[in-house]
Amino acid sequence: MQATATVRAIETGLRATIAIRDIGSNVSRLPNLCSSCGLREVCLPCGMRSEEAGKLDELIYTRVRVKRGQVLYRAGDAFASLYAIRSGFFKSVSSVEDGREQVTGFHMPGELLGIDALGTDIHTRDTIALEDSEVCVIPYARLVELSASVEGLQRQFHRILSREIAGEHGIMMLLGTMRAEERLAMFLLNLSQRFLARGYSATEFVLRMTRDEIGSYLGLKLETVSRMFSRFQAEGLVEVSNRHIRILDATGLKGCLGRATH
Amino acid sequence: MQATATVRAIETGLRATIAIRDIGSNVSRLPNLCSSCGLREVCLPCGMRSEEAGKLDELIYTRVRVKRGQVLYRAGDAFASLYAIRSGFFKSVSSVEDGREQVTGFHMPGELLGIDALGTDIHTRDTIALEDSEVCVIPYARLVELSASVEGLQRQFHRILSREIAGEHGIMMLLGTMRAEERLAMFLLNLSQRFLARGYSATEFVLRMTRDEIGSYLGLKLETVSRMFSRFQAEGLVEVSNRHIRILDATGLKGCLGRATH
DNA sequence: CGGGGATTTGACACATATCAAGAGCGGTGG
DNA sequence: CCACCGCTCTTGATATGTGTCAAATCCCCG
Repeated sequence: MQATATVRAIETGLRATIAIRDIGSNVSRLPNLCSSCGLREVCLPCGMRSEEAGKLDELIYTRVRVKRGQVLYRAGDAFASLYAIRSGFFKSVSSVEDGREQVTGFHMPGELLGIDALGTDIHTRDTIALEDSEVCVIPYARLVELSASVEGLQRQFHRILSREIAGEHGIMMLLGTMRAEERLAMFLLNLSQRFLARGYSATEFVLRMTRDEIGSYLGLKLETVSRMFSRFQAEGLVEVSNRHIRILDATGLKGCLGRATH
Repeated sequence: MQATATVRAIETGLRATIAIRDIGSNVSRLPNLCSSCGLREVCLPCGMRSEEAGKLDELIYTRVRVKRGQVLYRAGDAFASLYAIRSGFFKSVSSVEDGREQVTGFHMPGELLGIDALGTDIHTRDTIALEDSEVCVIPYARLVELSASVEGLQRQFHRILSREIAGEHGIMMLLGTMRAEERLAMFLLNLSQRFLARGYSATEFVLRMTRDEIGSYLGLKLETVSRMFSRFQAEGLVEVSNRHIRILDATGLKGCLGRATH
């Protein structure tokens, strides 16, 4: 099982980390410090000078492993910390009283989880690991404290909140005005771009979620998602093999956007 | 013209304000100070002790009048300030490259405009007055400064950002999973509740936007919006007379939500 | 009083949902 | 290693909600 192997690797990494700390090696090379984290450029320290980023190291006390299918937090849980995704993949699920639910986000390394709770002190959605994952726990109170002294932190935090708003915005646009074909094209292009920003391939990746989850996110039924994948494949835009996606013609995909009825 | 009359009243009020300041009267009674603003409870000072709220008075230098149809800021404009709505009504419009646009928000007094730009320094949507309005200009740099010293301000600001996120969330839910009837019911109930929070009637109000704008916001065509209004009226849930809305049966409206196919 | 945009309503088209059946794949246990 | 089981995915046939097109009416505003 591939996922298990991943966890083992992380566990090994962690043990190594602890060992290094114990023997007093150069702290700046520890992988669980913000200042040396590979995700620096997409996560909280982004845009900060390295001395400032170093101060963030005080922020992260704990890392938590979350196995596939496990809930990181649930709607209604008390809010105390934000979580920065260190590795893995998550989905957020909102629901309304009548029981209907919708996937409202997919989250990848470097992204911040828990932002929805800032206002209310109560989480508003369930957030669940789609594969074995690891998150850095960021105590919110501490983040607020540090914001006062670390130049650029508050700014970057606002940037992240705003990015969140902008992102949801794009989805509103998508849900409000786009046809099924366009929605799926946007979805793929968005994933592609986010993978690219994290140093992964932009043209070839594995979807961590089911067709049903994609459909829920895009406001479509899973059958429609499946049909659209088939159509894209028939048109030579992508190669789909189960959850393995290869983008063959990104330009063509972009061309789907804003195209009148097929 | 009613709108013009409103502006006149505001102009008069402003002149009065300036006069009072000039003669050194009790500053705390000036209507353009946060500490004495009638919207205190829904705007930035919400939840702050009055001494703290008083410090916000340093924040607002300027108020700007925006006439109906005028643009407060445009997508692409440089970002420098947030705007707190003092009176009036606004819509935000996002657009994608191909020219399609969607109304992504309606905004009423006490709400903050410009949040979308925090991350990028560039506004991402057009924000336009739906009636003659007035906004308090909040220089962002100053807000950041003050956040460091005024206890509770940063927290409240996060609360507002989060509320924004939560709101967009609800709309995603709406766009992603609801039928036309439910969308319009939610829309009306949401407006109703926001009016209530501001001291207006929850059951009787005037829509500031066209059917087309409502449709754009809800991901529906204007004809569909119109039909749903007619249906609600036929069912005795609301009384619709042009843009004048009277909610006759709020419980019935709520009952629309989560109801299976009509 | 006239004109133009907003709204309503009807007839029809179409995209997507729904229902249903079968195939593919991954994991499990013999 | 193979057979089986369950879940995910694909594909087809049909139903339906909403969009599209069109025309008439209404209302505000000049």
